[in-house]
Amino acid sequence: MDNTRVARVLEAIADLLELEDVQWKPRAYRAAAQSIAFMSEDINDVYQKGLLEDIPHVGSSIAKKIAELIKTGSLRYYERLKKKSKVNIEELSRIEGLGPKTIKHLYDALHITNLASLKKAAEEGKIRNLEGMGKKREKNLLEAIHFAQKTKDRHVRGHVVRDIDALKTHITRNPAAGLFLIAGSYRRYTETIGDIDILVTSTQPKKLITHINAFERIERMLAKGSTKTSFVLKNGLHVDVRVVDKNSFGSAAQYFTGSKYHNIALRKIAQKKGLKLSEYGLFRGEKRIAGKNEKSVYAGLGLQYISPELRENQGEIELAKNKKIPTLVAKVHGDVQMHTHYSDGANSVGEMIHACKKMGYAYMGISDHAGTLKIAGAMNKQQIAKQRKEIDKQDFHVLQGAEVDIDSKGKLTLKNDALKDFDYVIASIHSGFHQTKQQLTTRILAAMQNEYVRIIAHPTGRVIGKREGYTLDWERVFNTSKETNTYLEINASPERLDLRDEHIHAAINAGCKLIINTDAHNTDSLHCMDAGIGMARRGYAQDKHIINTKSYMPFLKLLKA
DNA sequence: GCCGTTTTCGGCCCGACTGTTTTCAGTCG
Ligand SMILES: Nc1nc2c(ncn2[C@H]2C[C@H](O)[C@@H](COP(=O)(O)OP(=O)(O)OP(=O)(O)O)O2)c(=O)[nH]1
Ligand SMILES: [Mg+2]
Ligand SMILES: [Mg+2]
Ligand SMILES: [Zn+2]
Repeated sequence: MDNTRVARVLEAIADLLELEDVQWKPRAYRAAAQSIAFMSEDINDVYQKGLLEDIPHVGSSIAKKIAELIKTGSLRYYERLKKKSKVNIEELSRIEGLGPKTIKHLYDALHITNLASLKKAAEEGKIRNLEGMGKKREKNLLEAIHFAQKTKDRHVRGHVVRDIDALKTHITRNPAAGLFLIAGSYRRYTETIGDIDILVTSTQPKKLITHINAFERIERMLAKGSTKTSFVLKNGLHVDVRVVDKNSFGSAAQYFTGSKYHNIALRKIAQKKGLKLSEYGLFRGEKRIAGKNEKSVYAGLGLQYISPELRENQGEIELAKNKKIPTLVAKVHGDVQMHTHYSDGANSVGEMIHACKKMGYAYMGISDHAGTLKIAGAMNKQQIAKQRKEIDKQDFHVLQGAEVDIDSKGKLTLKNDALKDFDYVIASIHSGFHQTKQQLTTRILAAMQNEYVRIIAHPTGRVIGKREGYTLDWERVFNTSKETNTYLEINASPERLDLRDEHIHAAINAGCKLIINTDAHNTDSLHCMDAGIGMARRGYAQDKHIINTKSYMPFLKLLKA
């Protein structure tokens, strides 16, 4: 019973109660579910320690239910509710514009319980006759059912860069467009995003929105008004655009960046101070006392500024009250995991060096695959020597590293007498993901014990949306990392982002130092460093925790330590 | 159902857009 499963049950209870028209309880269950889904502690540990009621929005009643769920694997209260209702709420509420009230109405009037029966009723024209419904409503439902089947729910953050560029170019081309900001979860650097949220300022919002809605990649409109417009692009990506006056830019940015629960928490603070916070500003009565920029909004609430990456209502507001938010890592001076023609990279050594110089780095490291034939294009002895010569004649701090596979027994696939010729060795797991936590941990520890291994790449092996990362015995991993001065990597490539935020947070709390690398297989991918830094910031990492924030000599000293 | 140095009872974020209404409920961000 992990956090996700507990949260799902609480969410499902909220859905069922909502359908029964129960007041307020659904909100309570949802808030508790939210806390549990996002907290970094394991719910089982919290239960063992008897601290369930310390979780925000978990009181005695919900705590009892969680305890039962953990102890017995099921929950009688939930089963009872489920038995009473025949409606597949999860399926139906995925339909755009279909919420609890309508679902209940449809069930009461037409016994609609799932997508199939909804579709049938709509096609037979039965829905238009219901009270409060009409022809348009029925048509919209049919359309929403049609599109629900083909739209993806979330996108890997790094995969929408081109769409964002195109949207920005289109929107800012219009003279009515002022300040432009990508807000929402994208700005918070979450690994996946549900949609793209864009904030633009304008003195002529209607004119600007007309222009925005003429974007050629739009497939269909979802809503349009005088302050916002929403649509779906031909590739299935949802876009929400909000237009406000520039005097509200800060408060609108705060609102539209979220997260939702962070917003609600801030608005409660405002209430307590006798103020009101909305996207239009922070108000005392009719008077706007902040809103032009985000800093003024936080200051007006008596809070230290909170970076977007931390705005998840996971303790950051409490820290900000006490001015305890640290200065987060913002920039690195080098990148030492990347691949070239020597293994499976798409660019030459020279091209990668040129690109790293353009990134503004002071140093870099090339880490082509070496040591095993299992990974495509691993270098042999001659190639390693040839690459060394090529690297050594450069007028730039270029290190020669290697990425070496850890085999299923924990042995490196290259011998020490070959490893010793590299400036540093990166070890990583590319197979045997299904071993036990113990076995996987042992493999990682064994690699860290090797004197030439300086970095463990993508430590959990996850591939976002495709493969869950494996779990490790983190305490032992962190301890060995410290003992051997082996750095755990924050791999910045879009599908990995591994270590992820909660592991980063745990690692730095344990006293580990980390390194952010892109694992670029071409020059373009070097730019995903930004996302790696974003993930590090989500994990509260500061400069002192990230070794490649150092200039060359101190970095080298740490790498060789 | 949860929560609280102005409350242990009575609140629970605040606003835009849509479709169906002749004044607003539902859904969404
Ligand atoms: N105050 C308030 N703000 C909300 C609410 N729902 C959404 N927002 C704000 C905060 C969100 O970050 C922002 C954009 O909404 P989205 O639904 O796109 O969520 P977000 O981008 O955070 O996550 P996503 O990856 O899109 O699922 O709008 C709400 O119920 N109340
Ligand atoms: Mg969003
Ligand atoms: Mg959105
Ligand atoms: Zn590779």
